[in-house]
Amino acid sequence: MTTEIPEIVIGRLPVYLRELTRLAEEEGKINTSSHELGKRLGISSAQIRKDLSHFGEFGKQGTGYHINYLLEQLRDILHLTREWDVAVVGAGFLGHALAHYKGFSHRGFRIACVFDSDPNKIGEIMDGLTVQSITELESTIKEKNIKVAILVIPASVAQDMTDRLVDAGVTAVLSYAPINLSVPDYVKVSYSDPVIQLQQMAYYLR
Amino acid sequence: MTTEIPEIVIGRLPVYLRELTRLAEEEGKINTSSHELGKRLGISSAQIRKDLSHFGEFGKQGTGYHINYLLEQLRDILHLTREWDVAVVGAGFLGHALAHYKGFSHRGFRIACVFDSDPNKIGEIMDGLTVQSITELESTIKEKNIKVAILVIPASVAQDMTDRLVDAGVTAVLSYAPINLSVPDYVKVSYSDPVIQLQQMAYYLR
DNA sequence: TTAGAATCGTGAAATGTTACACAATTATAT
DNA sequence: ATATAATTGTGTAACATTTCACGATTCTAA
Repeated sequence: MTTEIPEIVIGRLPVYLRELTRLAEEEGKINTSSHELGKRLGISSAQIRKDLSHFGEFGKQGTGYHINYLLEQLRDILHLTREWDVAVVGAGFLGHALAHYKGFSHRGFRIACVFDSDPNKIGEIMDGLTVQSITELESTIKEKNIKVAILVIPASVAQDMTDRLVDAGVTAVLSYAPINLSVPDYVKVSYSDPVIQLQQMAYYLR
Repeated sequence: MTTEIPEIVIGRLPVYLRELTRLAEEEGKINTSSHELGKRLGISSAQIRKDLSHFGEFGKQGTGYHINYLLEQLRDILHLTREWDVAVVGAGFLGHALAHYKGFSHRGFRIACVFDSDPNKIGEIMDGLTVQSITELESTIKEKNIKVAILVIPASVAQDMTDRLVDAGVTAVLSYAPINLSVPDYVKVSYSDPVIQLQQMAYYLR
């Protein structure tokens, strides 16, 4: 049970977390089963049980899972029992959208700072946050001990900024820049390029 | 060779396309190899060759690939030799960001219309486009024969809007709403929830 | 003209992931 | 008290994906 957990399994846990939260908060359910959860997510019940079995035994035969207990366990596994400060790099339209998004705080993250290199944007107030100069990137990230960054800048400067973030101590980067980033092994990068996703679907369009 | 191509293979083609475009446009290269491409993407050369072999033989032994020819072939495979009109549903911050994003047009897509239900937003000009009332969704999509939609609305209305889009003829949906969507088999959905991605990475944070 | 290096495409092996199916347990109803 | 239905966790089988490794081809340089 202390073997390396497959990344594909880790990738599904947040989805379970999100759906379980919905079951509890929106529908007031107390218990659920791997069948019910799987049906709602389009995933087989066996897969859900197998995924969870990597971490322990959270259910009860005949009864299923107590939602709040399972939620607690999943948050614990994913290190979401604390709130992670996040640095947003880039104050363009997408940076704005992220800074105003209300969905972070209840799910384990908090936008702690926003950086931009454009003098016209520096000092601008974005939903309670002041846009800082990119020159303050290293000092602020070190001072606040920030580990997570979101990159919303053009591809041309994305690798440079990533290097600076990593040097400053960031170990998780969510990048919206349309470019592959090089990072050391201990740093995780997750990509979000809407065009890549649309192009994948285009294959299936007639 | 006419067996079903694995979806995971299709998923990598746009990434190859993007990197090859960069090699050609940014670095002025004419030829490349599976090794070079793989190194830049963090993918094994064998995987790239195997992926491409599903569709034909595009390289030359000893020489590698002619970039422009391979680009052409990939665009053809992914149905990107034409431009697809896209409907954006939701004119919030994220809808704005997408409507202003310059990265669609050269990669096969064009934002053709934006919808919102808020009377204060309807009529607003967004980068040349006028925000339309959500009541015009069906008629506009049918009229323009739109097959692709981007969902940037709250989870609470996402399933409803998806149903309406699918009824109107949309068969590819890129959803930013933090909820799992139900669609018929012939419809593709791709998800983008920044929090899900951050939560996945949080597992690896100490 | 020949040797050597680079590279592709691909069958087979290795590895990884998902689905099946069942013993064990729990709850419910009679 | 017992039968029935629901459900978990898991070993094993089935299936999917990746990697290996090699014959064939091409280019370059001596």
